[in-house]
Amino acid sequence: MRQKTAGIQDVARLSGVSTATVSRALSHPERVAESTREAVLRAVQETGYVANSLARNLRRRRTGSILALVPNLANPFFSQILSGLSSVLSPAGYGLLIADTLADPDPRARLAHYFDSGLVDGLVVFDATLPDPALMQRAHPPLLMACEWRGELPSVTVDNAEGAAIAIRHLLESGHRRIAHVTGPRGNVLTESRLQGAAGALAEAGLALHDDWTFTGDFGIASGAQAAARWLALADRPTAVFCASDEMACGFMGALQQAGIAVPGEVSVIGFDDIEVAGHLTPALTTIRQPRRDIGERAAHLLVDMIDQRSLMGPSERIAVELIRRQSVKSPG
Amino acid sequence: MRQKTAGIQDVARLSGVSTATVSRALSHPERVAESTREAVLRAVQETGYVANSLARNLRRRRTGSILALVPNLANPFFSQILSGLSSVLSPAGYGLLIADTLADPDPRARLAHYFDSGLVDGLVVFDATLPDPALMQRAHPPLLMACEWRGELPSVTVDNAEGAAIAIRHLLESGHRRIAHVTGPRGNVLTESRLQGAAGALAEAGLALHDDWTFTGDFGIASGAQAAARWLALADRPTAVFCASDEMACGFMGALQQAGIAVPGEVSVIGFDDIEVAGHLTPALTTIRQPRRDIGERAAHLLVDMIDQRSLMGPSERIAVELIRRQSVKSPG
DNA sequence: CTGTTAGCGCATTCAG
DNA sequence: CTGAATGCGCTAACAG
Repeated sequence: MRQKTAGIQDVARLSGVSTATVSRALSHPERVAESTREAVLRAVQETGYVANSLARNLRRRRTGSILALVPNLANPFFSQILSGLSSVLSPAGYGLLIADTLADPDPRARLAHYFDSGLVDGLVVFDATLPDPALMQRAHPPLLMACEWRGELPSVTVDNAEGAAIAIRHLLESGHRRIAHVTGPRGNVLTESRLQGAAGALAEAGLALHDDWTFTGDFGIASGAQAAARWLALADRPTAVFCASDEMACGFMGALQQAGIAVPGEVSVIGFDDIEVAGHLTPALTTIRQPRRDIGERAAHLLVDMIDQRSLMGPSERIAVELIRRQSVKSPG
Repeated sequence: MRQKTAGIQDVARLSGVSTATVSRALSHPERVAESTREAVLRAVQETGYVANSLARNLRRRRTGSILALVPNLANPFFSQILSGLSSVLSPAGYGLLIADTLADPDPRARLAHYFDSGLVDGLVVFDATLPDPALMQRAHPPLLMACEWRGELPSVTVDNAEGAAIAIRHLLESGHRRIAHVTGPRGNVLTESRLQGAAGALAEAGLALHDDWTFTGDFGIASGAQAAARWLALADRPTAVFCASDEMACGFMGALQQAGIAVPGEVSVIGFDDIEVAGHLTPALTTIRQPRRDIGERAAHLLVDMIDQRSLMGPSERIAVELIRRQSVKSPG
C-alpha cells in the first residue's frame, strides 16, 4: 500500500552523483555545475523525492514551524488573525502550529515542553496570563506577544486605550452624557486598558465612569446578554453603552431587543473589534475596528525577523484602530 | 542569553548510567529498576532536560503532529471544530498544524509536500476539492475527510441532506408553500447535498424547487445579503427562505431588515449550522444545528485510530443534526 | 535490568 | 565543483 518514499540515496544513485551533491543541488543550486544540477533535478522528478523534513531539521537545528498559543481556540475572534499569520508564515517556509492555552490544565508544564523540546522556532502568544519564559530562566526560542502584552516582551498590539476613548468621544459627540461600559474580564490587560481609555475620555468631558454603570463581562456573547439584564434592572438607565467587544455588544443588543427596548431608539450601543457580523446586525453595529488580519501578518513578520536575527528581543508594534460609524448610535432623547 | 539546553548525555553522566537507560527510564519506566529510575528522574530535574523532539521523532519515525487542511482559515465556522480537534489531539500526544488550502496558489504541490516530507502523521482534510492522494499514487500518511467528503475516503460528516429536509419540513409544517433556497457555491458537496435534501422534502409535499427561487451564494455573509437583493427584486415573493448556512441567513435577514421587510412577519428564514451568534440575532435565528465541536473531536479520534493501526482505511462516521426552533420562522399571512 | 552498538535521513565540514 | 566522512540527539536491537 504505502510504498516507501525515495530517499536522497536513491536520487544520488539514479543521477550518478553523491548524496552530498544532491543535497547541494537542492539547497544551494548555485554551488553546483549546471549539468549536474539538471541531472539531479531529473532524478528528483523521476523518483518523486521530497526531503524528509525531520532529518533535515534535525541537521539544520530548526523545525520550520512556529506555534501560536491562543486562549480559547473556539473564539472566532482569532480566525482572521490565524489566517493572517498563516498567510505570511507559509511563504516564509514555516508551518503554523496552534495550541489552546485554556484547554490545558497545566500551562506552565506545557510551555516548558514547547520551549525546550526544540519543537518550534518561535512562538506567538495571545495570552498574557502565561508565565514569562524569561522569568522561567530557561532557554527558549524567540517569542512575540500579540493582542495582549506583558512586561517588556516584544509585541503587536492595538491601541486599546485610544480605541476606547474614540468610542466614548463618539458617544459624547452624539450628545450622550449617561454612558455605561461593559468590560472584559477584570484583570485582563485589554479590559483594563479599554477601561482606562474610556474613563479618560469621560474625564475630559467632566464625567466619570459610574460603578453602577460598569458591568463586568468576559468578551463573550452571553456575558453581553447578562449585562443587558443588569441594565434593564436599573432605575436610572444610561442612554448609551460602550461594550468592550462586539460579541458582548451583540449579546447586549439581542437581549435588549427581546425585552422590547429599541436600539438605538432608547439606548445607543457601540462595540469594539468590528467582527464580520457587526455590519449585518439590525441595527448595524457602530464599533471600533481592530484590523485582525493585519495583526496576524505583522506578528508573523516581526517574529520571522527575530528568528532570522537569532534574537529574543525585537521591536514592538502598535496598530491603529478606527471608528466605524453605522446605525447603533444616535442622539439621545 | 540562550543557554544551551541539556542533552541526554548530560543526564546520563549526572545519574551515572548510559544514555540508553535514560531514554528507557523516560519512555518505558517499567523496564527500569526503581532505584535507577529515581536517579535518572532526579538528574532530569536538575538539568531541566527535555528530550529534543526532532531527534526523537526522526528515530521513531513519527512526527507527533497532525495537519488540518481547511479552506479559508478566516472562516469562523472552523474555530469550534479546530478547538474540538485540539482538545483530543493534545492529550493524545499530537500537535495540531493548520494550513489554509485557499491561500495556496498550488494545492497539489503543497499537498505533495506534506505527504512525502514526513512532516505529519496524519491529515484531516476539510476541502473536497483537493486532489485525492490515493489517485496521486503516492505514499502518504492516514487521511480523514471532515465535513466535506470525497470518494471512498474515511470521513466524519453531518447528515446534510437530512438536515435540509428537516428545515424544509419545518417550513412546510408552519404552513409555507412558497419556499426559496439560498445555496452554497455550486459544485460543492455540501451545497449539492443540502439542495437535494431540500428538493426531496419539497417533492414529498408535491412541491418543487423553483429555479427563480434558488439563489446561489458562497456560505458567506455577503452572499446572503446579495440573495436578499434578488429576493426583493422578485415580483412574486416566496414566504420562506432556507439558507444553507447561518452566515448567509444572517446577511439575508440583515439586508431585508435594512429594506424595511419584517422577519418573520413578511418572510420566514431558516439557517444551517447554528453558529454562536444565531441565537442572539433579532429575530433569533431558527436553524439546523451542526455540532461542530463534536465533529472535531470525532475526527481526531478516528484519525488517531487509523494512525495507531497504521491503516489508510478506516470507518466513516455521520453525525446527526438537529432543528433548533427560535423566532425567525412563523406561519405565513 | 543495563550497556554497547547502530543507525533514523540528511547537511555540512574537509579534502581533493 | 565534487565526494567521503561525520555527526544532529535520540531510541531500538542485541547482548550481557
